Amino acid sequence: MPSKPSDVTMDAVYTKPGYLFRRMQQIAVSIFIEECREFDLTPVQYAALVAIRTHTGIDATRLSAVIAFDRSTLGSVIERLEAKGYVERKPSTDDKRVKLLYLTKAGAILLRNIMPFVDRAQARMLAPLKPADRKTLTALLSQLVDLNNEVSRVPLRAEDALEHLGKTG
Amino acid sequence: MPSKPSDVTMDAVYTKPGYLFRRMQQIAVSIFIEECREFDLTPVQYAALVAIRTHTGIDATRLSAVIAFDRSTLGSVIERLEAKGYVERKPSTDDKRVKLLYLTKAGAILLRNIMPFVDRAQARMLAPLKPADRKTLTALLSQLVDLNNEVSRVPLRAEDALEHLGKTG
DNA sequence: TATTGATTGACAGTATACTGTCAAATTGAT
DNA sequence: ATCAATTTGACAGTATACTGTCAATCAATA
Repeated sequence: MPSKPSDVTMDAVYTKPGYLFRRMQQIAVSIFIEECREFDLTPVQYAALVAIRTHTGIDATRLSAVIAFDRSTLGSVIERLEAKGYVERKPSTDDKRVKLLYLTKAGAILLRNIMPFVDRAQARMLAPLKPADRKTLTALLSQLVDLNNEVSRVPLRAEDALEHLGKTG
Repeated sequence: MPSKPSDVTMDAVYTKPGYLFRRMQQIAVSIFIEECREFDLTPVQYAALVAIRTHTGIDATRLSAVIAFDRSTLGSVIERLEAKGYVERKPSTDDKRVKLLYLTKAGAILLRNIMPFVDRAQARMLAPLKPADRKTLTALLSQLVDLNNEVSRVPLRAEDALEHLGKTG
């Protein structure tokens, strides 16, 4: 085996965090879909449902801040959840531009039922690591995501969600 | 501040690895695009270019295995790289189904020029962490991606790329 | 009150990322 | 040599994810 000049290896990709993040995201989604197959729900749809349950009567813009999810895409996600009967969109009386989001009974039931499957999926993602390493990785990732929050187009603004509580639907 | 029942928090999302992976991928892409703005190249396009340089004359299927990238999507990625003049697709004489991939001169130059910007992007992703933590995170992620390799639809098969060397273009 | 500026949801456009299908071509077994 | 199974690239369809634009609406202010 001849030795290779640096030009001929893939190190410029494989060892880099960007590649590892993309790969891990790919794997995480794959595991989620597999474990939750019978529910036909994507990770993002799941996150949206949890957020709508947590913040009943939230509007789409605030929801996008709460799950750090692009507003342009969120519309179609909500559409799909509405089509499946898990979410209702009601116009606000306060602000005619706004449509407020509510979980339907079916949505609430689905969320309760899917929880254990989601938990199993989350566990599987980290399963290959030793328990101590799982904690370390999760802690470091949490830090990193938090410290890099402002970088992405849609920074997480968890506190935004509380505002809607002061207003009438 | 009243205490909340577990139903009313977002813990079912925020603290979970799946959410952290998605968020981190989002941030990583954002940083990459920003740092490499003047080159108009996406992370995946970059990875494809590096792989084609590393494995001159590789075909699309093997390329997808080398960067763990879905074959269905790879077609359009290559199309865009071809349109930009960074890649050439030549039919194989051995196998009439196959189209072999080559970096153009412009592609090689681009790759050389973009390298420092990619490095800066990669560094920025981990910058908020202490140096020791960066190493720890990268090491754990590498392990996890490797150990979960088979889970995703397109497992990384770095060794696949070597096969084309034994054949004539 | 009239106007300016900001917000909201919708949309068009591009780029991943996956599932599944298909025809053409190749390979392997008989 | 022929037929079956596989491989390859292409495509259709769905679902994120981003940039940018737009009209309707609302809020702030002159």
